[in-house]
Amino acid sequence: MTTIEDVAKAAGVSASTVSYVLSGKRSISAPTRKRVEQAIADLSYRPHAGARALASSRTNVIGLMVPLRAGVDVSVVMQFVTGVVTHARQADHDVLLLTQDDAGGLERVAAGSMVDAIIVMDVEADDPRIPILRGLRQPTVLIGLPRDPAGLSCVDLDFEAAGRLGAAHLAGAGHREIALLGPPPEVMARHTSYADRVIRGFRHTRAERSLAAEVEACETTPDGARRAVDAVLGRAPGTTGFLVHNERALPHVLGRLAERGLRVPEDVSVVALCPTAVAMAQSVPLTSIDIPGEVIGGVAVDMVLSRLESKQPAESRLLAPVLTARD
Amino acid sequence: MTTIEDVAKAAGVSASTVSYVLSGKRSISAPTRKRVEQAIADLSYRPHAGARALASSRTNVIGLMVPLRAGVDVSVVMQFVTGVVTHARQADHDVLLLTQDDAGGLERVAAGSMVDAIIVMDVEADDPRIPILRGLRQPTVLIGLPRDPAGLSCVDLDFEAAGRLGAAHLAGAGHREIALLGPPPEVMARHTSYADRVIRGFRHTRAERSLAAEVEACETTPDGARRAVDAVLGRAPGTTGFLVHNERALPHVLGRLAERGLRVPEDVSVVALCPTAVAMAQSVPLTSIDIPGEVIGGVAVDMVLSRLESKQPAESRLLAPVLTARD
DNA sequence: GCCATTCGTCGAAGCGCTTCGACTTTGATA
DNA sequence: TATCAAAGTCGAAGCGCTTCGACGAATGGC
Repeated sequence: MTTIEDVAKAAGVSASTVSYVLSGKRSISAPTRKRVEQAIADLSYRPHAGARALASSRTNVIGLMVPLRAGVDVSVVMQFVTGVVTHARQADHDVLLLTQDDAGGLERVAAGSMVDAIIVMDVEADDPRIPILRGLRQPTVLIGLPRDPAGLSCVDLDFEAAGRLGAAHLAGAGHREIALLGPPPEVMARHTSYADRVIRGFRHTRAERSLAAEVEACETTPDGARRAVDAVLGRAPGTTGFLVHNERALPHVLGRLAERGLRVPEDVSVVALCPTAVAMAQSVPLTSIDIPGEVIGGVAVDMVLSRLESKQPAESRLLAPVLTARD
Repeated sequence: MTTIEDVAKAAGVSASTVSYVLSGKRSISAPTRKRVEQAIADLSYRPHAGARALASSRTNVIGLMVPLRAGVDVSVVMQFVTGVVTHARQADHDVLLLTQDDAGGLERVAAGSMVDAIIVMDVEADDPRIPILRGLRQPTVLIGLPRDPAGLSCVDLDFEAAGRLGAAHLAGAGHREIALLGPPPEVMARHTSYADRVIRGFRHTRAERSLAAEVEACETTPDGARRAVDAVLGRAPGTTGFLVHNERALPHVLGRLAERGLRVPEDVSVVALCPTAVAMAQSVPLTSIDIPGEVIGGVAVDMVLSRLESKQPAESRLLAPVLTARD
């Protein structure tokens, strides 16, 4: 292993000088810097991450807690992850992967100084991890919005606005009876923050515009989608507008509607709340409200790093939803 | 931050004794051990990962390079990741996430001693990362099979056998004209290891049983699936058996077949090569050859860690494919 | 009853890096 | 020309942990 000492020797300077060349924290004359950089290149030197972390109390690693669990749409998750990783790399950080069911992982990596900061996805309204996060010395950003975000930074799509937007779009297109097909029952039961918020927004617009509007959970299987569609049309046969917040059930919902002789967009309108790519890949390109996973992931990184730099107070950011008409 | 010294003081022993309690590398009397453990609990002490890495040259972190790129089935990827992470945690290791397009990442985390070992997914036949991997001092496991695996450990489903198995199953069901619908063109063009191997196996059985058999890449969009199905049936109208190795195109392939008036399983047979859950979630539960992502990910961890422990030589493991009949 | 082991513990060295004075040199200012 | 500040570099002190060698005490064999 080549060490900073080897580099120093090769460049004819002291180790601290090499360190300052690397960090730029003190000015170094041009010729010296050149020699050091040359030596670094020649020896293909890489600072030892552990030694660096020990001496500087900075690891340049961000912990990311990802839901690898039932009912979560993997492609949405992947988008978030992609956004986080690419942004983190741009800021010269790496990403340590934690899983949702490894609750102790937060404490472990934080107290063990493995990470400088933590990003948590898929937050529930009263998430049990929140007290833990409050106790850590590392800054934290939640993707999602807990009931009480005090002291914690949060970022997410404004799902409540998305619920309103979806309902309003359907109402604006003349539909008086509409329905929200949501995530699978287990996600709803957890009170996953985004699920609840969409419903709230949807109901808000229902009241405001005095629409008839059903809300139904929806499993991701063909059968589950069938049941959900049938349930809604059983209770409210006149339903002609659907807001579907369930990426994986989407094709099956469309399939069931077709089976029942309902054509999209002639007989019923469907608005999808999902990544644009998913809406485009359906049998009919659907009008959709995008879930911009990569963007949100990137923002989360920016927020958490800026909090690291400058001890800024926690803040919440909700991204405005954007609806793109397609059918 | 509480340090090992604090613990030592609280327990009335020296720091080294605490270290030995933690690592078990020397025998410690029961009473002393109890006192130390009590002190650790009281102070909720966590060893500093960086310090530990520096002193022991072990990070207890595994690097995992994941494809976050076009054409890869996210749910399959997620399964691998889940397998790797859960297995790693069981062995008291964490996982650092690297992305495919961050080729320098391998060198960076390895030379910087951020990881003890590396697992690489989605390997191509002549993967440009392979020379890099050979140069690292950390053990490596590839998920996938490069053309020349010498010196590198590999693990994967035996996709060649899966190609044979799929073709043989269709032939056994009486189909004389069959087709393989593969991954998207960009994946085929990369010569991603699994894509090539399925084709090889498929062609092998075609020759062996003198079947008529088409091979066609398939995009994951509805349109792409339509084109692929039409292309096959254009060239070989008598085709009655399909092996589909493309999870995301699967629903659209079925859709297109239905559009053309071909019923599954009455008129044509479809065998899917994908995770079981995906095959079950189609409009008709499909006969399938499972891609056991979690298992493979777990095996990869076992292999890489056992190589860490005991400097064993590299080995390759191919898991036998299992076909489950459904329609 | 003596020597050789084994057991349990400690002290100290060192892992590779950052960072804080402090020192020397140079250039500008009065 | 004398004085001071700034620029550039170095040495040394840690950061918190592991691990090696050493040492006293307890154990066993003869």
